[in-house]
Amino acid sequence: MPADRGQTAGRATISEVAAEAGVGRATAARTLGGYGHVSPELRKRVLEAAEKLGYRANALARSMSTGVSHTIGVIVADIGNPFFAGVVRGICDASRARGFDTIVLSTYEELDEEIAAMNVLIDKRVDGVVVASAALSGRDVGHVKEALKRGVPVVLVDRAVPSLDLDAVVIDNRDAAREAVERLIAAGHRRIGFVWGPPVPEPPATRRELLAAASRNLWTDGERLRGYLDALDDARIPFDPELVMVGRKVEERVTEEVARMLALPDRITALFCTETEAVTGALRALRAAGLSYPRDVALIGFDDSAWAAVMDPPLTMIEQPVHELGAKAAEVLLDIVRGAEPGRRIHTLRSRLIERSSVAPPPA
Amino acid sequence: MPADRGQTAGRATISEVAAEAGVGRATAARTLGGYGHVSPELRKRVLEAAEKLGYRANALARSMSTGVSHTIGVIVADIGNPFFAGVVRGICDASRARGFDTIVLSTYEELDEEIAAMNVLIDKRVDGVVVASAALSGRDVGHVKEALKRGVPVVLVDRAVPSLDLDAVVIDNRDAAREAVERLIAAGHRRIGFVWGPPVPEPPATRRELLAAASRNLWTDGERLRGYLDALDDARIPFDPELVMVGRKVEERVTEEVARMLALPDRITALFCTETEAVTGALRALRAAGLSYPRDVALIGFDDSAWAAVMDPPLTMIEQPVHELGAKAAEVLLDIVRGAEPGRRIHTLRSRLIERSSVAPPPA
DNA sequence: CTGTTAGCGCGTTCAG
DNA sequence: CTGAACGCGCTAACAG
Repeated sequence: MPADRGQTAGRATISEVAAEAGVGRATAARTLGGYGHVSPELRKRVLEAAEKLGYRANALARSMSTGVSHTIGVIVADIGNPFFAGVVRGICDASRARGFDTIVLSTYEELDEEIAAMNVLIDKRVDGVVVASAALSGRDVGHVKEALKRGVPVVLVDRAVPSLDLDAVVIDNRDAAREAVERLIAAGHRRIGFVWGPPVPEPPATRRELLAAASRNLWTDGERLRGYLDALDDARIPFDPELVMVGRKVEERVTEEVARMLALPDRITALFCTETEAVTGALRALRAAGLSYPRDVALIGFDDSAWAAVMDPPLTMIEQPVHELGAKAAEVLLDIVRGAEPGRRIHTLRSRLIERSSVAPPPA
Repeated sequence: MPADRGQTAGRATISEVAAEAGVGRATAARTLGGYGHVSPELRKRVLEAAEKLGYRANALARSMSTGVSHTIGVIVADIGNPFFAGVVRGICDASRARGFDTIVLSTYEELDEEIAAMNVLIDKRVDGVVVASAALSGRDVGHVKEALKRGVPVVLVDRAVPSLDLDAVVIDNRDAAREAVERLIAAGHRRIGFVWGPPVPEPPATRRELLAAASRNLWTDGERLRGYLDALDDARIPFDPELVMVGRKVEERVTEEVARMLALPDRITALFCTETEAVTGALRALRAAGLSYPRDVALIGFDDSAWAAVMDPPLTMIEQPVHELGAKAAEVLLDIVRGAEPGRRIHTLRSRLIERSSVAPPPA
């Protein structure tokens, strides 16, 4: 009794095809695998047999002998986040164009999850991984080094990791932030709120403390904060710790913090929001306070979307090349997979400040 | 000379661990694989050896012998689309909770891509797949039947496929649409535009033609259109083919069509938008026409988001349980993977009409 | 050009 | 309780 293990139905193997065609396994394998040479005659017979049996190669078995899986892994914070969804789409498109499939894992900014995700990918023998890592310090990158040690190339996307000498595809967050804040300053603002800062419980008293807190968190956030400070410095505007948000990065928290900044004796007249949720949260706070933009407060945010353009007035936003970010990362990775030397350099893509109508001079 | 095939670095096999521990492969396999019984003594030695060598099981090899990959496949139109991104996140979360990983493929609504995607998943020997299929007619579902025949369970998400007797996790699109349009009618509207219809070149002259066109397209779109017609019928409002959009489903096209409806002698006073892009496109058209909502035209759209809530005025929207849609689909699928009988039934999740301020009576 | 044979790394009988 | 041996499906040397 032929062991009907699992569902053998329709599961033809290469040997069965060979038998059906009356040739050796290798001949069948060669024509079906598309390598080596086979006489047209036998080739035809094999193809017909395969067709008849509904043969489909077992990618697992193939990977076992070749050592390559034609699959790359992707680790991001949250596939449900529009920014990452766009990046992942870029990665998928670019890798599929090169014949690679993608397996995506979300970490929710949890380092433990990131480590677990990396292990899953290593175990599944992916040919490489692109990761938007939450790691920053030298001791947080063990899992990345582990992958590298095991011969799995890694490319960073969205976030560079200073302690890791790897290829990274990012935008110049610091510069983008500086440009946005400069735009606010040029409009006459001096009390500019920075929304979506480091998630520390206590507001840092000094600039040094703030920077220290930032350097313990997401790379992008730190860079954007530096850009904010750069612009302030250039304009000789004193840094005020009360104007930066701290706490959990959720919309509700943003709303609270912006409300606080709005209630200050010397209240903010402009807002720089470094995330989509920071923008919507800020908008909620404005409405609750009965204020409107750009009349009462000017506004610039990160991550443009169709919504930002249809707001009334439309929002001035920083647009990131999301798709390209992912596509480029995949390309760099796949070049390495195909034998290229890792470039170990930072690929910086251009972001763009899209000026619309949410910036005006401060109220008199 | 030990064949340094690829990067053998750090790639310890179970045999090497066994050798290091001085036991047979099987013993090492048993302790490392977590099955069978092993004496505490040997167990300890094996574990130490594994630790020392940095052993990690090869999931591919394991899948080869067990026949299961602990991976499910996901096929959606576009992972970059916020709706699908949310659904996929639900799928990933739920399946990871059960120890399954996910490989996601986008089809961009191209049936060929969907077929190719299914083949990739079959070849990779996933344990099951959840698909938001663009298929509708009986002859479009060959690839799904193929998967089934090969023993790969399939669950539908977001879109049911009438000709397929499978488990499906959806919302009641028809009812949701009807409720929204009823709301508009209750406010006094009779000229209600339907935005995001079937992508036919010519506007269907009759209701029958329209329905026929719809039945050749996305299931969700057809259902929403039926809900729209239901509401019209109940209120004895005659159907006017000029009030439904046709053409490519892109924001620019929406803007054109809405502009057209706005320019009609007996122009629309309300808009029902069945997609996010339909909403933003409609908003653009309104602005261009110098009209505002809800004063000049009332508006209800599908797929709520944080943006819709911060618009001024905030938008009345239909909220879909995106995460739950995905999570439920994954759960149903994994139950089947674990041996449960396919229920072959439609699981309908509740959507919700979130009333905000984009609906008002028509202008006098 | 073709068929035979030996792995890839792991799970799993089957003796010992 | 342990270890040797076989098989999963395929690729890749190696002969013929």
